[in-house]
Amino acid sequence: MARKTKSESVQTRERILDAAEIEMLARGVGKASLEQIARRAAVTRGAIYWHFEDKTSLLQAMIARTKMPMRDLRRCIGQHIPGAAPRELLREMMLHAVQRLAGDAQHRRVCHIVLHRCEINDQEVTSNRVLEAMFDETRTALLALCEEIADDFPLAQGLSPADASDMIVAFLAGLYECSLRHPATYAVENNATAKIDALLNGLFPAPAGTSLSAS
Amino acid sequence: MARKTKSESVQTRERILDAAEIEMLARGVGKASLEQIARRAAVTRGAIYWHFEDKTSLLQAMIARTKMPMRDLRRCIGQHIPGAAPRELLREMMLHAVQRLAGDAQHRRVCHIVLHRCEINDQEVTSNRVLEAMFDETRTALLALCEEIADDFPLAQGLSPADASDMIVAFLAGLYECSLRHPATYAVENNATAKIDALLNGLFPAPAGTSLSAS
DNA sequence: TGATACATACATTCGTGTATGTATGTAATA
DNA sequence: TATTACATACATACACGAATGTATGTATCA
Repeated sequence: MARKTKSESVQTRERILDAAEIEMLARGVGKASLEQIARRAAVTRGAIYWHFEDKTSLLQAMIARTKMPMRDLRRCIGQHIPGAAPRELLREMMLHAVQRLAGDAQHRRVCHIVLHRCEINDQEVTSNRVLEAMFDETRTALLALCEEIADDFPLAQGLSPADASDMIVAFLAGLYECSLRHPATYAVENNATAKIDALLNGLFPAPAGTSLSAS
Repeated sequence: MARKTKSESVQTRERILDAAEIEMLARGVGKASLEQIARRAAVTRGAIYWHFEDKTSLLQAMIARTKMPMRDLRRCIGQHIPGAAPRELLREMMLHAVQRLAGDAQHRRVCHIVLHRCEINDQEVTSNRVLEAMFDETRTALLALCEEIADDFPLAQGLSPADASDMIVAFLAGLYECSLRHPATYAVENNATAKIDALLNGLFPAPAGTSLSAS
């Protein structure tokens, strides 16, 4: 009805973003109308157009509110376990990604929207840029790690460090796919450490008799 | 402008489906208008509404035209290599999936549309059903194979056959993700056999000194 | 000659964007 | 301290295009 105080308007903005998450998740970005988002946030479209330029920038803001997977993960983990060997670092990163995917509901929602509720127009877009950047960052970070690991451990026969990091990228991408698309039947966090260790042992096979998974 | 012969009308139908593939891939299912699809197929919307009920059934027909990944793969491979050990069968299936993903352009287009150019409305839908069925079939087939393999080979420490098949599902799903989303930088077929062997060796580690990858 | 394989034309819906109205918070002024 | 003036935070109303679905026309095949 009228002018609100600053903190109230911030709350309104947040409510709009929350509502956008829910509506876009349920109906898809394209079919979720601003009217429905507004109604869920208990405002009118006027409020949305006050806080955001259009639907695209609303989506952008929604994405920006959550940290995307693997972003800054290496630095975080590195600070958390200073001096850790690269193989341990990689293991921790993967474990961390799985845990966040399993536990953080908002992260799940936003990733689900960006990955599966958003028709991408090759040239256009927001979420496409986000995905590209995410993919590239993840890949270069993992490649660097794999190269470091390869200094200490032999790679599986016929694999280059790039191959190894590509496999890890695919595995993680697949975990997101399966866990988000089929949450009822596919539980990522099930036995996560054993799975990750199995993959890493396949990529960097331990010399006979050595056990790395129990480190 | 007028009545065509039966075979001509079949050709028209195919042209419409081809056009739909291209337009939906480029703009997304939602933003690809029937007008644009018609124009690309050199017909009018009237022709589309003659052959299909609406856009949804057009999409359905498009999907039905192509074989989806992993479908019937076990039977095919089984016939191809009769009496093959389950581990070899699994290897062949994965290899086959990668090759099709790398080589079959129409398969790539349709999968790309279903996976990434289609906003899914949880209840609704066509492509969602297709995906669910695909996922379930793939999972049960792979689980059965992994259980058979586990009779012959020890599983990695702490892994159940279900864990192993879940990892394979995730890996394959991730390959589709990466290869379709980032075709310019991510080449699935690169070193495919070495990658698959590395994963399988991680899941079913060979006793020390044994080399399975060279079988 | 009737059914087929479309083209054409029209009505209707839906969502967006924008322009405008309006009541309140807030800072400056006196 | 009360008042003024302006910016803020929305709500309301309208204009517009785009896409869908349907009804109807029409030429040709069988």
